[in-house]
Amino acid sequence: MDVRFPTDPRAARQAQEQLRSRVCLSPLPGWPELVAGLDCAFREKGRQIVGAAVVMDRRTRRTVAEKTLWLETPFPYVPGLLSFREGPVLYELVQALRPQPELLMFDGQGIAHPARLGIAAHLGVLLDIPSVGVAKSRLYGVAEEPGTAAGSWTSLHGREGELGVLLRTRERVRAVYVSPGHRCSIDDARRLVLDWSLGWRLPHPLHLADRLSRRDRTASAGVSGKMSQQIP
DNA sequence: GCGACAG
DNA sequence: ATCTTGTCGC
Ligand SMILES: [Mg+2]
Repeated sequence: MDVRFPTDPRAARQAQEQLRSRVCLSPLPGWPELVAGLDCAFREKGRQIVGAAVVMDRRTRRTVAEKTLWLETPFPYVPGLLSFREGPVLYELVQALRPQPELLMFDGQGIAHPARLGIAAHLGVLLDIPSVGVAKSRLYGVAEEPGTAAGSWTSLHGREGELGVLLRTRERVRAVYVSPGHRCSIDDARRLVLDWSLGWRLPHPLHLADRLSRRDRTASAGVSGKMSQQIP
């Protein structure tokens, strides 16, 4: 399939308007057995980007696949257009993943976005895989501060309605912004993230993808386009 | 016009 | 995101 990511802000915003109608918030088809965490890191003053994917099994809680991919950074960081910067490398990465995950977790917003198309919603639609966005800070929408207990949450909403939740994944950590990406409801997104929150502020697959991307940034003498994979 | 502003 | 050591608090 010929998926194109615009290289300029103008075209990017037009693409968002074109894609937003394809986002679906139906409940998850089933509780996902294989969940992937996706994140990125940079080097060379941001000129190169590395995407990292960690696939985990819900039953064993073990990592079943890891993969990284380097590319030339295609887009600058512009609030609201993050998916055009980190999306291209993560899109390629997910397509090359084996086994294919049943759900994708992104380090960023899902529909809690001015165009309802944060990176989780955008990539979820392009790949047609259920997805969830988990952001460490707010981009769009408002929410009250949740209680201090792990699992406490409050509703995140915009003028158009409910967008997600502000969730306290653990005690004594700052709450995270959870919103569905594609083919997932707000309730399922919250339950999914909490179910994978054990030990860290971010759900395990995302925590590991974050570590993997930064590790590769230093360790790899990676040439752009190089892909690596290990199966622990 | 003035702030806000995922990573 | 990245630049970067020690330091404050438990
Ligand atoms: Mg990140």
